[in-house]
Amino acid sequence: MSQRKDGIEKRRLLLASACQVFAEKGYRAASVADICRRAGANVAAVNYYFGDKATLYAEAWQEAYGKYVGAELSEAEGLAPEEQLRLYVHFLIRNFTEQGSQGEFTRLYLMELANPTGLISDLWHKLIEPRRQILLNIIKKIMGATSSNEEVLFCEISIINQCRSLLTIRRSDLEYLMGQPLSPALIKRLADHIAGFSLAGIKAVAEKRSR
Amino acid sequence: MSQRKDGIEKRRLLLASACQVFAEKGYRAASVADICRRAGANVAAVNYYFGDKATLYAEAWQEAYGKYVGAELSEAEGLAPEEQLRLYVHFLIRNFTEQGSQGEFTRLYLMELANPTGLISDLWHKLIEPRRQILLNIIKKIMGATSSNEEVLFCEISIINQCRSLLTIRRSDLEYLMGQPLSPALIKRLADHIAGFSLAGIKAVAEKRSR
DNA sequence: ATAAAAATTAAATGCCCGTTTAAGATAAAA
DNA sequence: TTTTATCTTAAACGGGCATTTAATTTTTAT
Repeated sequence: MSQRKDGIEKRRLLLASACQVFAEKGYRAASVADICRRAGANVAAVNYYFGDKATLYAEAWQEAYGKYVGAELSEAEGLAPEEQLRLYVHFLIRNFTEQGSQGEFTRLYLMELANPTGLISDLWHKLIEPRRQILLNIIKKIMGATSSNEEVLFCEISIINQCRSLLTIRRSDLEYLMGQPLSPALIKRLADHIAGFSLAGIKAVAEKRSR
Repeated sequence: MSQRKDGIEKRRLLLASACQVFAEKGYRAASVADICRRAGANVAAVNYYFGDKATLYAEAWQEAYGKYVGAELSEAEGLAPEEQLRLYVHFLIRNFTEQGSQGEFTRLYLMELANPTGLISDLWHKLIEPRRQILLNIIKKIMGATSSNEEVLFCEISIINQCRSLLTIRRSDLEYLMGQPLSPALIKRLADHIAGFSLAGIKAVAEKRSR
């Protein structure tokens, strides 16, 4: 007998719930019971439909990636690389600032960076590497043709890590550091800052070599 | 009757072991059993000497801070702020790159940032805030007198987060990103990069305002 | 309607962990 | 040496968790 109609729906609910919970708490802190509760299912549902928590995690990644519109980035192809960098940073930060399922993939990604599980190393290449190449290419274009590989990688690390932190840090800690509540306007100013700060950083690295 | 001589020694061993394990794994991932094993003690030893894991964690922070020589930073007072920034970044990175107990405090600090426990919020002010002020002052000096508060804070966040990541990321992931094994020389080049990248970032923020 | 597969459920299982307990061993003070 | 407090130890406890089980209910196909 084939899969039942209500079964397909429950599986879908579980996957959506898993995306939410994993994106909010990360793999370890997310509990199977919590995921099931949000999906209105019994604790055994995850194991019935997915086998185990690890497999559900991997499927949640793929699901979140499906909903994730990375196209937005390649749209910017005609622009100057400096402007592309600005858009990239804003895109990263806006993604995990947003509430709905839109930012889930970015949150999953950054959660995995903060507390690696090693469960999605195969997906990593497939999903992350293309996105990574976009940033690397932008950096290369800004730096010029003679940029060394290491210089580009160092700049990538600098940029990614400035953005990463905004997720992994507790909201209250960031508000403490900033001395004010986090408004959307403040987030936007911070994104602008990171873009400008990084652009100058890249150019300085390039100039330092040419001297 | 007063504390026994062997008891004092065992307590000392436990504290040293706790510093190691907490610095390596963070609060959650560190297990009491592991800490006791390294100290050559029974599992009950932590509770006997410290009451519970949370208290041990707080004491480990203070212990690690005691061994931490922050004086190195204030030595640099006569230097140009650009050079002070370079030293600050190198100091941060070298600290948690180093093997022994030297880097433990920095590792504890960054682990807490990555996965906050909220257990040391009182120590936070006492221990972190002075060190934070050093960096803020360096940034202010580089930016000039008319720097806005927000600009300085944004730059602080940019710099701290570039350094933070080197701890929270898995060694193998960083090696994957870099495409080569992490040698001390590479770490040093990366520290140089972050210092130069950030210096340019700060100056760009200052100049953008003055325009 | 009936049979078979699919899905749901509560309860149980087993693991890891921090913590407690209670008895025994050890060192210090008398 | 004897006493007393300090320390050590193995075992047990209890909570949280992922996972399994086995019985029951619900849907689907014949």
